[in-house]
Amino acid sequence: MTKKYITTAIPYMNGNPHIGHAMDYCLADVCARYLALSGNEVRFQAGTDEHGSKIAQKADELDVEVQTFVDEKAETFKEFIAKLGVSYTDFVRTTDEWHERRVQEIWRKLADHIYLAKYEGWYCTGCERFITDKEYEENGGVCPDHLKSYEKLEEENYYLRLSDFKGRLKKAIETDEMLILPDFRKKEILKLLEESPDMSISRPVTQLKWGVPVPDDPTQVMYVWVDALSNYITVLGYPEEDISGWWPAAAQFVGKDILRFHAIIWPAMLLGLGLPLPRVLVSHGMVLADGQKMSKSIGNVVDPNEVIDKHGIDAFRYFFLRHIDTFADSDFTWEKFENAYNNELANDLGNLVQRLATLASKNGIKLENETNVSKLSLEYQELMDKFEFAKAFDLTWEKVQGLNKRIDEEKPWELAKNGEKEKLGECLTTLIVDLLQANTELSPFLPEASKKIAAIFAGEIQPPTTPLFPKN
RNA sequence: CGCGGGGUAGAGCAGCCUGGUAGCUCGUUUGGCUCAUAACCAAAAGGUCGUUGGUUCAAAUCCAACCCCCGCAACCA
Repeated sequence: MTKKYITTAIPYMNGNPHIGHAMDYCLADVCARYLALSGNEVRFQAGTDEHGSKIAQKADELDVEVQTFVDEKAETFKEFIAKLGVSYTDFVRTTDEWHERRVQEIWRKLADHIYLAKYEGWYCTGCERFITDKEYEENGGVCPDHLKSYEKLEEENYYLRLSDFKGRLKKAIETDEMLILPDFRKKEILKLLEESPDMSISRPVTQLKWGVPVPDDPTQVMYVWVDALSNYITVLGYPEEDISGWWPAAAQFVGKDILRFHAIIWPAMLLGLGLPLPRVLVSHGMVLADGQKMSKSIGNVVDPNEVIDKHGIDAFRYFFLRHIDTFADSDFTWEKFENAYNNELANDLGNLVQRLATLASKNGIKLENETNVSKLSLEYQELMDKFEFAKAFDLTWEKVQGLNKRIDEEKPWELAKNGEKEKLGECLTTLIVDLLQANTELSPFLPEASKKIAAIFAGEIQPPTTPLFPKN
């Protein structure tokens, strides 16, 4: 059995679960389930990113202990992940003691590529952050949020010498040794890589307390991304455990907004540690609401919980995996969601199961016990291997629709009326086997429904008392 | 001249690399069927393929110019 490791981006705990997180989980989960289905041993990471000034600030605003705050948030996210049916095997919180300890080990191992330097720039005491020169000019030297003049400030930071890895990394990206999907993101990253300066990877403790302390320097705390990115290997036990069976990851799923960290800083860290680069970085797009970015100020945020509660988790996964473009930004609207549910899940698949089960039950059809329906078609596998999940799904769906057509053409009810028992039995058995075959391919996408379908046609066939995908 | 993607039926998209009757899904209309969740199956209507010009016997497809939208460049999942 081949070992495969799949990762999700760990959400930052300064907000609640939203539809973008769900997207990330759905994609990674389908991938993980597919790999398991095709005979691999799969480890699948999920987790929460809990350090950084924004989180500390948020806790402050609410007047609670930071640890209490993140404990609650992490719980919320865990519940959400469970609700999505994410089949993860390993979970990491960046405040886990073992994670913090391992991150410090990682820092030590990277020491050759880290140096201390002064940074001088414009700083807003209101925002508590440095701003770029460009921003300074655009705002005429005054922070638009706080109406305060920017101050010239100097601080010491540790830097990761990105230049040590640029050449190697560029080649790895160009040759697809580390494949970046989709291709247009790869181009963006290559361009960005050229321009990337060394990366500041720590903050003075006076400015940021809520983070992992830099080893042997009590005045500095690690920048949250160093800590966060490390989770992918600390959760496997690095450095004290040998992770070579699992690492490099078969695929790492990230949102397009954080691709840069995963495609530049993260591989630089890995190279510094002497570890191989992930095989694939899958960068997915944003989910829009009616063509617009979801934002609290516009008030068009779609709550994933609400969507799941409407028609169940499989319907949610179905929509996000088939009708939301994996790589480009694309649109969620309730109308599209309802249409997909009613026309496709209920009418095509749900109804197909219902009519076949009824036909079988009325005519006393049973399947042989050893009927093997575990095969995946080659085309399906090819598409899944390329992370073209929606296309693979389309392919399987054609089979589902084809079955509806075949029932109409073969008219088993007429065979029953004419007493053509043998023909009828053969006709229905073939149809059911083909349905179950397709059902296997559906299982990574629709785990719950798939299980139900398998159960319906096992042993004594009975049509389900409540439809698979009830309409309202 | 920053880099990149795109503009094809009411909507969402494929086709473009390797020119040759413009295709898919949803929606609309009509017909068929009755095993089924008013579900299923079939057929039809609907497009000057962003604009202009060029190459060619032939251009959605190749070339040029222009118009428009979007992504990245800037710690938004």
